[in-house]
Order: sequence, then C-alpha cells, then structure tokens
Amino acid sequence: MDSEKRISPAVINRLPRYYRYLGDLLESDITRISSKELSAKMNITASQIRQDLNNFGGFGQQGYGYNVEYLHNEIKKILGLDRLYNMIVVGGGNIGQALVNYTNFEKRGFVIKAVFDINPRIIGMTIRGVEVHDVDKMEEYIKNNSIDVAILTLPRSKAVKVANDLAKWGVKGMWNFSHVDLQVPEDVLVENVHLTDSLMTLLYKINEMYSEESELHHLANGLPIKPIVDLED
Amino acid sequence: MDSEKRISPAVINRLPRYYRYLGDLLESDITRISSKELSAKMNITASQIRQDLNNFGGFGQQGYGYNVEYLHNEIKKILGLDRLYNMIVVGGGNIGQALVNYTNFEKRGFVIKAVFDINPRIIGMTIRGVEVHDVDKMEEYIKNNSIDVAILTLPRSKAVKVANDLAKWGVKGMWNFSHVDLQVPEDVLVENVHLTDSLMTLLYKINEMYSEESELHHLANGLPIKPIVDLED
DNA sequence: TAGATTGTTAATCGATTAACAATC
DNA sequence: TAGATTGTTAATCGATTAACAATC
Repeated sequence: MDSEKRISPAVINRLPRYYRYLGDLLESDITRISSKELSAKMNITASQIRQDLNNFGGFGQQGYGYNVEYLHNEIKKILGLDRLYNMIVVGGGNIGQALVNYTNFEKRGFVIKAVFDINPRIIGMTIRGVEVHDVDKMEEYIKNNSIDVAILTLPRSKAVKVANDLAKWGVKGMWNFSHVDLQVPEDVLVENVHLTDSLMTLLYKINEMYSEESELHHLANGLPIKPIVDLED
Repeated sequence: MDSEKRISPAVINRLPRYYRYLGDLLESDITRISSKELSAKMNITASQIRQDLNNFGGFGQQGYGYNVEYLHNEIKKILGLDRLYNMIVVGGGNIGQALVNYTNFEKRGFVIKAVFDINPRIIGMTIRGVEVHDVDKMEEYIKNNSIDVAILTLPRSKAVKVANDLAKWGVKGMWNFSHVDLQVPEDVLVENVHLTDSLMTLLYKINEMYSEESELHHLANGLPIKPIVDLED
C-alpha cells in the first residue's frame, strides 16, 4: 500500500461515494454491475469509474462487469474501514456534542472514546455514555489510549495550539471543524470541514444563478441590510 | 455577474479562504499585501492568487500589491455576503440543532428562521428562539417567508423526497448534510456536506501514511474487530 | 527615476474522457 | 462462438505554475 504509485486526491475523494453506491446496490440485492450502469446512477463517466478502480487493481471482469459484493468489500479495505478507529472530540460545544450523539459513526467503527473541554460546567458530564474530561488530562489520555483521530470543534483562537499539542502526543489525524488552517507536521493528516466556507460557496452559486442581470430566473429577494461582521468563529 | 466568463469551481472553493485570510489581516491592522506575501501565509503560489483574483477584476496595483480592506470588501461582494439570507433547517436532530445553536451564522447574515421536523415531541419547541414546526407547514412557510436556503439534516431515506418538494416550492439552494445525493432541477443549487465521506478520506490517508509496509512510521494500532455495518444514515 | 509587483500570456502539469485491443 | 465489457493507452480538457512586459 506504500511503495505503489501515488493515488490522486480527486480519486480518494470519490472512494466513499463509490462505497456508498455499492452498499446501496447490495441492499437492493443487485449482484453485478457494469461501469456503464453505475455511471448512469452516479452521473459520472464509465471511463472515470474504470480508471479510478484500476488505481487499486482489476476488480472487474470483461464481458461481465463488477461483482457488487466483492467490489464493495475491496473498497472497504482500501478505505481502511475493516478496523476500528479510536477518536476523541476536543471542544464540547454544539458541533462536538452533535458528533458524539451521531450513533452511525460507532456502527461503522469510528469510536468516540472521550470529549475534552475547558468548561468546568461540562467537565465530568457524560454525553451518550462518553465522558467529558478536562483538557489538562488530554496528554495522558492520548498516550494511554492509542487515539487515532482528534475531532477539533473548538474556537479558532484555540485550535492551532491544541493541534500542535495533539500532533506532539501522537495523534495521527485531525478532523478539523475549527475555522482555521492548522499547521502540523507532515506525518499528521488533516481533513478540514469548514462549514462556513461550504455555505459561502453555496451562496456564491445562488447569487450567480439568480443574479440581478438575469431576467430568466425568479427575483432575488435580497435585503440590503448589512450584517454585523463576526470576528471569531 | 451573469454574462461574463464562467468561473471554475476550484476558484470558487478558494474564495472563502481568501476572504478569511484578508479578514485576519484586517484584524491585525495590515493595510496592504502583495500576492507574494499572501502566498507565503496561505501556502499557495502567488501566481495562483493573481490568477484567481483576476477572474473578478484587477484589484491590485503594480508596485504596491493589494489594499487589504478594499480586497476584503470586494470578495465579500463577490461571495454575496453583503446581504441577508433566510434559511430553514429541515430535520431537528443533533446536527440540525447544533447548526441552529451556532451563533456565528447569524452574525454573518445567515439567518435560520425556522426548523421543521416530524417528531411531535419537538414540534412547538424553541431552539435559541427558533421555533420547531411540523413539516406539514413547510410549503406554506416557504411561500410566505422567501426562504433562500434549506439546510437538510434528515435521515437519507427522507432527504430525496423533501429536497424535491423544497425545489418545487422555490428554495434556491440546499445545504445538504443528509448522506445521499439529491436529484433537483438545475436551477436549484446543492452543496453537500457529507461528514461520513469526509472522515473516510481522512482515514484512507492515515492508513496510507501509517501502513504496515512502512517501517518508518509509528506502528498502526489497528484492531481486527469487524464493526457492525450500518445501513441507514 | 528605479524597484516592486501586478495582470496576462505561455508552458506545464494533472485529471478526465475517448477509443479500442484484450478477454471473459 | 459472439457479445459485452473490462483494463489501458492515447487524446483532450482544465487547472496550476512560470515568465515577463506593463505600469504604478
């Protein structure tokens, strides 16, 4: 898995989507599928599907297509979903709590072992059986519990320092919901979920589609009121 | 904004990040910046910055660089952040509630006006002043309140039908947290936040970096226990 | 003016699509 | 065998980087 040719980020980002569609097919008791059929379902070209999959091996068979169960399982292994992952949530606010309460993660093997926060009012509490600890206990906890992933859901002012500490203590990956870019050693992986950025790109596209110049579309119902600018999120 | 040459998705996705960095510079009372300086901060090439910005106009000045406040404001206008947006949350579960409680959206002008759910136990309740309504009331509400964006945070089995209805009723954009691809008319914009997919790509990268073959890295502490496969999220 | 830095064209790189021989 | 469909090479398309004349 290591010495082979590097897989492009575009391909990696599509893998979970393939996995999802194959899981759905499996649910519908469909046993085989061709790249052409799958391409129609997924709205991508058959060529791209074959190219993507062939990065990892020849999973299909000429004249037949792909065996759904087999391919589903292969992608599962490729994504590393055939093992458990220990995770912690750093920052017990809205999003942190929502993620702890999201039971589907556990079913997939993504196990949240603990939450860390600085707020004495929530330290000691339990969220769906997961205890909230003082951040002061984080170094010791990580070293004793082989934590793979830290989920960062804290204010951006604190995220950078915390991420540095976590990297030092051996966390391999950060799932970063804090609205800031982290600076970590290259052997620590970061995946950003910048919700505000995501929403902004949606708004851009809405404005582009429904812009004033275009008489073809419904009238934009924009209000010219200037919102208060936010400085810390 | 409409008849001009189409902006590439890659550029659009970078706009919020430019906006964020310029906001930070403004905070630090930095009045001007060159593409070279900004490139060092953002870890992208100066060439890319100049190319990106020039899609929208010549905001800089030779020999000087860019005026931070001016450029910040121009990007704000490009992204359409100089107006308010009315949004509703469809699905009052963990994530839906967390988003309602996230006060920074409102400060930016992203206003959540109402939550809709089918659960009688939460209908009538109020989350940070935002009322939870019965989904039966959604059509009427949307038609009377010029809703721009629907935030979908419901189980995937229900999301597709709801998205269809919302499109019919005139919602312009969907911010989709449901783990399914929506099929909507082309004048309705969809931005997906597939949290499970995002986490999976992180895990892929962790496995690639810390794979068994590699003796250079820490030992992977994987457990060979097979998690229960989840069918509905 | 001289130095700095943009805006923009050209070159390179990477990702997607097309085509087709191999083969089940 | 004949038809279908893969795996893979080649062609195209798009995005990034480099280079530099224009100009503040």
